Amino acid sequence: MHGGVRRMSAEARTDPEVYDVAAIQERWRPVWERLDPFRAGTAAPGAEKRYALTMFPYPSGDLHMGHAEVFALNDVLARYWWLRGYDVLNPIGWDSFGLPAENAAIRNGADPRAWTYANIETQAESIRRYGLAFDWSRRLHTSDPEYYRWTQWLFLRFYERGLAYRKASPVNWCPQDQTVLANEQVVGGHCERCGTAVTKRELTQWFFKVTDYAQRLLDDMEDLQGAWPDRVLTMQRNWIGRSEGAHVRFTIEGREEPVTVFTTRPDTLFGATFFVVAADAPLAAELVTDEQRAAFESYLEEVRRASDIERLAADRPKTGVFLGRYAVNPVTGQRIPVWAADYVLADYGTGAIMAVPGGDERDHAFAVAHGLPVVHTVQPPEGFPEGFEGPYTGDGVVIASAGDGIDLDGMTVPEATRAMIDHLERRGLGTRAVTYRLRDWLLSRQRFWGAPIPVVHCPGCGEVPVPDDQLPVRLPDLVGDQLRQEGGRSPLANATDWVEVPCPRCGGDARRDTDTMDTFVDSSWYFLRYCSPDEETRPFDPERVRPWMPAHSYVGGVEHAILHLLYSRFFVKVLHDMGMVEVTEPFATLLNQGQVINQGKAMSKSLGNGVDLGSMIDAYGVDAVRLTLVFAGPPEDDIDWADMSPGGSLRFLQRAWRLAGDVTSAPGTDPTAGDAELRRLTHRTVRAAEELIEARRFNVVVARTMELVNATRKAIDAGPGGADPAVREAVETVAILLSLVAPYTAEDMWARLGHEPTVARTRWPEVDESLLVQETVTAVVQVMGKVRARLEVQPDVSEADLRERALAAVAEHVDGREVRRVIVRPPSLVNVVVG
RNA sequence: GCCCCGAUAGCCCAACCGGCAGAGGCAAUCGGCUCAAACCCGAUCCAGUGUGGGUUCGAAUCCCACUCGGGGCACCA
Repeated sequence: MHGGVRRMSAEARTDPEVYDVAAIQERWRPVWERLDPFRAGTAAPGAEKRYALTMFPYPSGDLHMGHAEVFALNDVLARYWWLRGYDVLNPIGWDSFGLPAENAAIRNGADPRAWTYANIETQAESIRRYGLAFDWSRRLHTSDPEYYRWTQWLFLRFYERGLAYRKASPVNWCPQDQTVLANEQVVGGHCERCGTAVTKRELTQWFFKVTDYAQRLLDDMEDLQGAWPDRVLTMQRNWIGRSEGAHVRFTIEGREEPVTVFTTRPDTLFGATFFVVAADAPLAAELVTDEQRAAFESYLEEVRRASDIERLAADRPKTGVFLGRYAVNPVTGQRIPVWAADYVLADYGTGAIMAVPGGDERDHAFAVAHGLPVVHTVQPPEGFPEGFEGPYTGDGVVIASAGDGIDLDGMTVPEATRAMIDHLERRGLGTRAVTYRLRDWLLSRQRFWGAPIPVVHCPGCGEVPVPDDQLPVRLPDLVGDQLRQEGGRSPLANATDWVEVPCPRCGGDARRDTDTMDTFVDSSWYFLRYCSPDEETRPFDPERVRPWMPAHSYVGGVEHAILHLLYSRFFVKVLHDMGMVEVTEPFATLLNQGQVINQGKAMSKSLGNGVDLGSMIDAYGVDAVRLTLVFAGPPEDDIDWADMSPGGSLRFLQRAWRLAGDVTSAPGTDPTAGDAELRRLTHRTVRAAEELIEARRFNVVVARTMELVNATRKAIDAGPGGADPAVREAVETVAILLSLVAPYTAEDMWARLGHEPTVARTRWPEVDESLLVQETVTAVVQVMGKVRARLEVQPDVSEADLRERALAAVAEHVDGREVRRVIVRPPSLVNVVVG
């Protein structure tokens, strides 16, 4: 009923005119495995290099539709590049550390390794069957000691440079996964992995100092403009969140040291009528007076109880408590009250703000709630509306802002901002400043199945890095219940024999760090390892990395817009600074493929709308599934499988395949004497395919190939048929175009056309430019924009000629009316404007 | 609330720099093949481009507003 691959009868199997998908797949897979045609470095000497990279899979069971799409899209590019004569690196590996393996091991009383490597083998087999142009010789798994040894090595280099450090701070904790999380892994207050509401814990954890690179991460995005999807760049910019403004020092009564605040609006300093400290910052507890201490502490308790989800609700009331103390506004000299509140964040800026209720929504809401004075320092261009009491955050003329040695009145906001900063700097009251929203990357995890952090804690020497020659720090063999955590301790803490080691420095009793690294550390450098996967003395060989990096194309899901992609950019910049890579960006172009959904919704077990890749391949064959995914629409759009027709794809492949059986001329026949019209289409199609592939418009390439198939069929059924040498040229072209998407069918056609395997490493057809110009063009003649006549003209027809012929052709439509204007666009269009 | 992207035939999608709205596919209908059916082959049908305005000789394409859909950001001072 679904038009699948029919069960082959005995006759059909021997009938050369029956397109037998299963037999074709069985025929060519072993041949390709023998030929191994996609090893990097096998192109002609001196060939230009192209790195086609896909986000490597996590081995969570078998391949699914999403994998199938990414791989199919990437394969179009990789195969196209091979055919164009490039030397292509198209590697495959596995991101094989991570939580699911460990959870499964706990459930089944097993070893996470067993689960992981069994799944990898399952996926590897599926990928091989799927006919992808991977270079298998570079295969890697991040959970192999040979790989994570170098992850640890890189950690130590970061540590030496002060880019990996440990600090105590309130961190995100996922109660479900029993581990801390990076900010990037908390989405709307929920764990990015499992969706559980995240809580805060005060813990000592390892961080990478990604904030040191905030500005460079921002600046280098200029080079990615146009080559990466805008939305990814926007998300990264938002995430980094650069703010320009000033640091301003406020004297606090009864405190020696002034307290610095960050503000983007130093021009509004005259309107700063109170001062707010984050309730959970140490400063709040320090500043509170004895009379207010009880009130403060009960407020703090309340704040601590509130979850992140509650805190994130933008419209919740502005709570806070007066600390009993006063600060001094540095320009007005006025005493202003110091409050503690939870709308000020402890870990952004300095954890304290100057509050300007006249110019800031949040400060205004707080002032209203607590009866604090509001002063406006900016006059809206239209004046204040009748009875206006709210905050005004827009541009306008500065008012009420004159004082000792400074007068901003009458200036615009940008002018006043500059003048105020100059003033503050002159008086030593503040400085120009830039702040980022980006926080350091929390990289330690209280989980087992990851790369152990290669540090030993010694009572005498403190933190001691494991010497390079003792790497890798191998994971101990824990299984089943041994992997359970207790009270937030890493499972590695249970492995006493493993934990207790002599200090590498003093030889005394010491303990290993029991946390493992975030798996995003593993994936931040795997694309470099691919370039020299057999390297035994370092993570990669810079000389072998150089020709491939940056990766020309990176295909993967948008879910990594600010996780993997930001971290990898950071890693490459650090490695650049270490002199290990020349590039400063890892991925020259990025393609985010859409999701494969079903019936308008993401596929999921609970909805029961999953589509199984394996059974689709069983029913329609590899090529039809690949073709369906590529043809479905623009790569970045979602594909609703319910709208797709793999049966239609299969039918097309069969039509194409049959063409090969109808060609009767010998290989190498000169096509120049053949059907000129068909030849023109063939060459036009090749040129179009070149342009469309460069623009990543693979769906249109397929449509154009279908057009060529249809035309070739017609040519065979008419005229000299399969003996026409132009037909051979057309069918060979179809086979080559098809090899990008449907490699089995294409290979079989190629063999039927009398060629040796593999079509994938033949040459891309040379376009005969002379065939691209049309002999005649249809010119459209419009009268007042309506088509009234068509003319067959030479492509190089002159303007005057065309005009004359057009006017003659539409004379009856002009019918005595005055011709006011004639627009002539040779050779295709004339528009006559009449009065 | 703010920002970005999108809307073309019953459905998925094309349309270069503003120039004939249709390249391709699905579905539908009819016909051929067949004892019959499926498969296959051939043909036909189908929209004036989300809505309203504007610019232009001419708008799916450019501009403005709106509607709907998708995405991002949202106490970051």
